[in-house]
Amino acid sequence: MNLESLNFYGFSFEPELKEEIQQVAVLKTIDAGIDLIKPQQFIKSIPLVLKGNIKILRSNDEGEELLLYHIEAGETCAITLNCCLGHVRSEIHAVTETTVEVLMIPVQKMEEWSSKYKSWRHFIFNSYHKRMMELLESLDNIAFHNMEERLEMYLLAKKQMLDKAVIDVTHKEIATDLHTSRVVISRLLKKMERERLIKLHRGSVELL
DNA sequence: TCATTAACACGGG
DNA sequence: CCCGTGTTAATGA
Repeated sequence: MNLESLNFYGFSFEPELKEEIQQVAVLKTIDAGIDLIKPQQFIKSIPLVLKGNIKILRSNDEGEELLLYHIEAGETCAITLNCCLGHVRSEIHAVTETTVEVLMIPVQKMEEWSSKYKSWRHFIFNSYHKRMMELLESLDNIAFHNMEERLEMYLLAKKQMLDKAVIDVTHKEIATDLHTSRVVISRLLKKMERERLIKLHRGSVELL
């Protein structure tokens, strides 16, 4: 693992910190569509994302889900820290959306670095802030927009994130992310296709 | 009115 | 055959 990849974060980590990261972090490459964190699981290490992105869903005990936000390159999920330090089971579900490269950092190290390094504190606070903003955005979506608008925003966000117009996703997967039924998604997508906003393919949606 | 659930048909891999 | 998709009918909020 080279230190250069850490500059990716845009935070000038102290040389000593970089050294420590290099010592304890485990570099992993993971395929798209893999569960990183399952609901009810105990977490002992947290990923720093170097490449690709991860989606974070909220799950209830019935296994119903709702997309909360995404973790992109250069970010981490600081909110998960709480759950880890408190030895509480995970209330969230993390799934890789693309192939990702991550550095897995043990939770104790993250805590240790928070008191040791100023740059790390900044990084963690910044991550908290980002997650909080995205959470508010997602709350706004649910409160103030109907399903059709939410679907449009969902697709646009995916297009931006993946940087391509053809999005590989099934109606069922969208329905899970937006916490609705597939019937509704199929109907809305069909309507959007008639309106020439999108083109439907099996297992993918093309934005026009 | 719009979402959900169940059910069914069709087609591709 | 299984899965993704499109559609309908019944029911409920």
